[in-house]
Amino acid sequence: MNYDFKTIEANWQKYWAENKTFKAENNSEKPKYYVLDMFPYPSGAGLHVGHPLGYIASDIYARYKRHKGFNVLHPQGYDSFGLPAEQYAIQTGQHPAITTKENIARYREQLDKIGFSFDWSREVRTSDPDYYKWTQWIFIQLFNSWYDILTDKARDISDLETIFATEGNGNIQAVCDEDITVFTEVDWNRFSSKEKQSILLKYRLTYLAETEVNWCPELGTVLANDEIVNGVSERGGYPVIRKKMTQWSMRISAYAERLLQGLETIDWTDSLKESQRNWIGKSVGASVTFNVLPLEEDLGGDSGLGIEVFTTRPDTIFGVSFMTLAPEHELVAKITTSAQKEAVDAYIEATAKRSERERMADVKTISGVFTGAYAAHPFTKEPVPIWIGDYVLAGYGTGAVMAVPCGDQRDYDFAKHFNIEIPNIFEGVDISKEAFTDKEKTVIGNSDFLNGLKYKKAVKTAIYELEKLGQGEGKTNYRLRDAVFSRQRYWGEPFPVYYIDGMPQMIDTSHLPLELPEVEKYLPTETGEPPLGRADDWAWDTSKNEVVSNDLIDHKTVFPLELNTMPGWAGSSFYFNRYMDPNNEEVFVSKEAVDYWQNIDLYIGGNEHATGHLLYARFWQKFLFDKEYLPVDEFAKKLINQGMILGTSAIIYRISGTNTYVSKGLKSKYETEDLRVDVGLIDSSDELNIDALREWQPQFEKADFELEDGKYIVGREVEKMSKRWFNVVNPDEIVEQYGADSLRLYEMFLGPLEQSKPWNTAGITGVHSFLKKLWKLYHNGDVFNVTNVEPTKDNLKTLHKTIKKVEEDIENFSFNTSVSTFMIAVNELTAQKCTSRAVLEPLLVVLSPYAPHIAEELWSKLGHTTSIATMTFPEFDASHLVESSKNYPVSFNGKTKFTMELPLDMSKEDIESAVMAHEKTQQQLAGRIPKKVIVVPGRIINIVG
RNA sequence: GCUGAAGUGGUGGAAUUGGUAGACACGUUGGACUUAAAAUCCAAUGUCCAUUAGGACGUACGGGUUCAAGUCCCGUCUUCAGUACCA
Repeated sequence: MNYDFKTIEANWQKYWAENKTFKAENNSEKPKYYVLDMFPYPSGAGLHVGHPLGYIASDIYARYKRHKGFNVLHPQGYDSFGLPAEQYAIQTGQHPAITTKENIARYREQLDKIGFSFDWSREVRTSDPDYYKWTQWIFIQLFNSWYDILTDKARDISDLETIFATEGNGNIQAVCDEDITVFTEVDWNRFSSKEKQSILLKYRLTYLAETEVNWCPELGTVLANDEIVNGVSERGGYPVIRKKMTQWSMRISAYAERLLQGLETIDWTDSLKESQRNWIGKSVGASVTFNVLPLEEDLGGDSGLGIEVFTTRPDTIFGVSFMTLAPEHELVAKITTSAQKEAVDAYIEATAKRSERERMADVKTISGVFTGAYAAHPFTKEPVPIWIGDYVLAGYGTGAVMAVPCGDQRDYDFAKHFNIEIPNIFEGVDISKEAFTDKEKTVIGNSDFLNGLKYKKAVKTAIYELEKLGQGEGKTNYRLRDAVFSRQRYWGEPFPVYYIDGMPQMIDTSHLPLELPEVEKYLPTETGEPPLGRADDWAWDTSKNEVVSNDLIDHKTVFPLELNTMPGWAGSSFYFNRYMDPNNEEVFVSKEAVDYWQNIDLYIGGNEHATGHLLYARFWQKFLFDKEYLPVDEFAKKLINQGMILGTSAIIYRISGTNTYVSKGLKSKYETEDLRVDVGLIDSSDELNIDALREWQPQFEKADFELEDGKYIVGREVEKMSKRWFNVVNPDEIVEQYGADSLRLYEMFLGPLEQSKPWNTAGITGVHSFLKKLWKLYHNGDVFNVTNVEPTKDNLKTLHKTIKKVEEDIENFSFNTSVSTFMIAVNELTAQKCTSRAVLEPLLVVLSPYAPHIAEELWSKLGHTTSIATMTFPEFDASHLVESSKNYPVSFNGKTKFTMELPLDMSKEDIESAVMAHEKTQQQLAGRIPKKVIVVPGRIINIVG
């Protein structure tokens, strides 16, 4: 009987599903272990062989942990809100919910064929109202919270109202909008309801504000910073411009420091942590206020205006010879002199015209204009000229810098370009060529009270003196911006928000979910409103607490609902908690469930989410921790980024202007264009099947081909798997031809998990024939052939070598080398003619995480009636590997000449005399007397002659 | 520029963390079986010299430490990924 993987795999997949083999219980005597994959967006294209890579790795680990006695939670679901379904809806009119449902069905079918041990009873879908009810619920919690700097956590907004009513906001230290004015409790109690709401909104963790956003006209929506790559949209590559809009934002900046500190406590890769650190962008320094001198002549007085700058080098304050403001800075208009006004306005206009992208691309051109105004140096009181320049970014720090040309290269270049003086405030340093930026070697000079001080001491002293003057203080600045949370799209979570008199009101949580309304078209309205503006029934009746027709809005209890929807990352920022308790209707996760499961022990996914999903999810986790819904403030203890599996595209070469295609080796003779063709048309030796190509696309039907050696050889290019390159390999085809176990083993065998690597279907025959060999070893013709004979020493050595290696490999996530270990084991056992049950049983348990179907099949043939998945991983017994002797290399003058076998327990002296007496040693020495014999115990023998 | 990762046969990749480099697999070549193909099995396969025995060289490049270096140290080059007028 041959290895009939199709029947075997279908049977066992059915068995697992029917017996709920992998259903996890929320209570168990066993220790818990939570293994999670980043859930997929179910796209219309289905899975390609790259997608399951991480799932297979996590599945192996989950199955292994079950063998090791853990209660394993290994769920799966779908991140099912998203742009592609909406764009498909715009084109075809088909409701995105239908598209999404179909795509999910297709994904599920593909996933099921690979034999994953997911607990599907816990599946979640972010577009399911029962799920997004909780997304909306968390949004409301954020709305009802503010960030208290003193206790360093989120608190109820009602606490804040109490404080305002009893003492005003003078003593509050909160993360809030910068334009907050101070008021007393008397003021507060006098404010109208609308004024109060407007003030509270500036403190809330999610707030409505007019912000400059990244507007993508092609997509008709705003984008978050992490959705923009190189100045164009991540999806589609469309241009992005800056635009002011009223939007919901998330006050993630409140958590900047904790998000940074938390990285120390989690086992994520260094590169990923580094990405997050860069994104948070902490820099420590000082804020300094420069008082603007009155316009025009009289330099003695004070204009009443102050320019606040942020600097990481307050120690260099005596080196300031000018200041630079971003062209967008709000003070520019106020301080510019009439003489300079024309030049300044022209400059501002010119910079505004340049897109963000142009500005980024062009970093070498130095440009700027003098405003005509001066500010007083805080210590010397000398006038400092104020310039504007586009090398200063409005979005970072205060949008203004104190320029120290001797200590900063950009300031230096600017000063050189405009002939501004460059005072030197460093001891023993030449600054005639470039700025001096080495903090460690800094010794300050020419700087009054800072003279002779080194960097650290000088920074402290400068800040101390600034504070004394009341013109500055130590300050930490973060690059992390609040995240814009509104999207002008249909296929996303609706905000549970309606508006009374322009002020946002939350729908009571008992009336969630607020479900998406039906619309005729999924495009923005003619007046530029988001697609929800097309809904007829999109108003909230506060007396009935339900959605009603827009026509009723004039009634006293009916108000318009929010038209925006939430961004893609909303639903994915807490789904890992929802899996713990997916059907709970009272709360997004019960206390009991989350106290038991805590957080993810192992999270596997791509690193494209480094500064998106993985940062936002940490933010929500910390917020929900503050509100005491969760017991831990990091959601994933360990994270692994699996590499991408790349496609190998096939390229044919068309002679320009003709319909003739020339084989790769001959293309240099012609002017050619590259065309990608379906990889299915190519055989393993890169030869093109011309007949199949003619049928593939009509343009090739009448094409001519210039062959080499009678063959058409294609070019190869390794690139991302994508439909448009025709290089997609479908896992279904692989499973059909070789089986799921072969696919699983091969995906692991391709190389280290974290590395990107190209797919090459030809290589799968190696692992496939391993499975066939394994099958053959225990079958004699049609008869299952296992004996009860005692295993030999060699059998046990092979077995225990395998147990040890595979166990180590899984713990270290080097799944690729385990596959080799299995192959070696089967080859050895075949050579040993070992059919012993005592060897096969433990071997199958070791193999089962990798190739579960064949393991189950052989396991049941051994007479077992329970699944192998419940078996305990075999104990490694080192005694089977101990050898009594070992081959030692013997070297002469450092060069290895031969090896000799010696017992392991021999003493140094005995080894020495045995080596000296050895025949080959005698030959090598040929009568000479060696100077020295070096014996490193257990290692090597070196004879120095 | 900065940060992170990495350079090993024709290819993917191993190497017990300083101890016989190239495991395992693909590919290639030769052979067996077959009318033939597929499948399967066997053998060879880092480079060079040698009929053989055997020898020399060899982990991007140049140095160094060590009895011993793919692995550690110094310098150089290259590739990939992320990020950037961040004050």
